[in-house]
Amino acid sequence: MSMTKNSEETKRRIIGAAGRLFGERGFEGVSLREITSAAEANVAAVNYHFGNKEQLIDEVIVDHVLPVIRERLRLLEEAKVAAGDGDDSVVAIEDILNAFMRPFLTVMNESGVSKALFCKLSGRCMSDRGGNLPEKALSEFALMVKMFTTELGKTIPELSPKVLLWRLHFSFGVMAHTLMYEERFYEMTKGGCGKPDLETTLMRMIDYCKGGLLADDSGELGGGADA
Amino acid sequence: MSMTKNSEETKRRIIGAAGRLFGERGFEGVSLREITSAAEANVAAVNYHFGNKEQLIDEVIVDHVLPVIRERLRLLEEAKVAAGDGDDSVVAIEDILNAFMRPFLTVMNESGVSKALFCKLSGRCMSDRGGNLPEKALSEFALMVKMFTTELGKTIPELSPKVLLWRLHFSFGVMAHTLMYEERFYEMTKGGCGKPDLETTLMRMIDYCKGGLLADDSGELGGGADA
DNA sequence: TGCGCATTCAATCATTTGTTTTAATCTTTT
DNA sequence: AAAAGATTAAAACAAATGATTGAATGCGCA
Repeated sequence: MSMTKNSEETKRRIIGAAGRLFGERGFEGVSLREITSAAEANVAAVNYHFGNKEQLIDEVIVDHVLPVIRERLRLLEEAKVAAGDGDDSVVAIEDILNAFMRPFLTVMNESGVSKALFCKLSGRCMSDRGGNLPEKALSEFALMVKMFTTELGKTIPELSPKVLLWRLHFSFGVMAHTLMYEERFYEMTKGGCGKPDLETTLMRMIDYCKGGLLADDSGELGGGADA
Repeated sequence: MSMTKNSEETKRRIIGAAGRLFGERGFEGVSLREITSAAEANVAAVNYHFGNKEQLIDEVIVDHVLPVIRERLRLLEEAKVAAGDGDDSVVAIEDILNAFMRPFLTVMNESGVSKALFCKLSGRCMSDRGGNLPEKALSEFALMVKMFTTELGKTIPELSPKVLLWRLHFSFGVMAHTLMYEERFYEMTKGGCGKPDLETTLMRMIDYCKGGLLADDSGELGGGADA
């Protein structure tokens, strides 16, 4: 239980290799032997350090998702401060979206996992596990959603909470899908989308999502069916 | 080779069961035995009718994706006709988006696969296979993209082709992500998003994507970095 | 009816999977 | 340095996987 220095390092080597491979081929598509082989560790190390594969997956997810969530909250707080500390101060929608989306870029660069793979891993986390995050990350995720909806609600007060929630959901989809199929999109359009540049992509996503969030709500006008 | 009536039926039974299970747990997560068991067929039937698992996956994907693509093109053509047959006639952006997104609903109801599962399957097709469609569906998919970008280009001429491509990509993300995590979203928001109703969801997606497609392009104004 | 073919079935194959065990090695502590 | 504990390593485990075989069954057609 006391964890030697070396122990912690192989643990991180395994998490690293696992993240890389999971991102490439999904959780079910990668065997423990591939992971430990890539991590230059023994097969039994997974069982020793994590218990079993499922728990390894959990740790990999948490390890990659938590920093993103926290960076999001940090940037949002930063934007709130910059917008003024009054209770009626409003953060610009671009800044909210930036806080929401940029962490995928910045945190990526810090982590050992390459940019593209990090994105794929996040996508995998959604698809392979039906969007279920490990308990450990779930509470922080829920908090983050609440913070962003609250802030967006202040910025776009004319939007009903329900629609706001949906549009945040949509924005999440824009980001997830875009990052996940970055290269695929480039190939499929035969380069017609331009050289993939994350900063430019981020700007385009923010433009788009801003338009989407601010769009007219045809449901609210035509006499909504639901109370 | 001549295919008795019964043969074709078990083939379809297998495709059906496979689609259901793949949608639930992914391509790698479902064994042939589970599939054939659910389809009330023999394990060897997969090899006999499809060759191997990979080819079964391909057929399942094609079987589920092609109808959607074709329905999209049909609706787009319908909208073009309704908008007038002149060369300078323009289809409303809502109609283009409707043609793009509605097929996921209508075709779903026809297919044996339930709504939710159909969505998941489409998502799986993207994630488990990195967005790679079988060759058979790829050409039709490319054609569809071209048709929609062309039509969108006429509707929003002020948008550069590159940005247009990106925003269509984003819209795809909105749809894919939304359909994929339909129930998950409902649970996670503790019902705060309202009872899931596909028609309402479709309307909300169209509203959002319309806003996104029509949004200001901050890149084009501030002196774009790329030619 | 009976022949020929397409289709199903049960049984088996070699691999691969996640996991466990037991011994060896390294680290820390006394 | 020696004992104790933590970490690695090699080997083996049962179970499950995709694939294949050869016999049985069903079907259409002469």
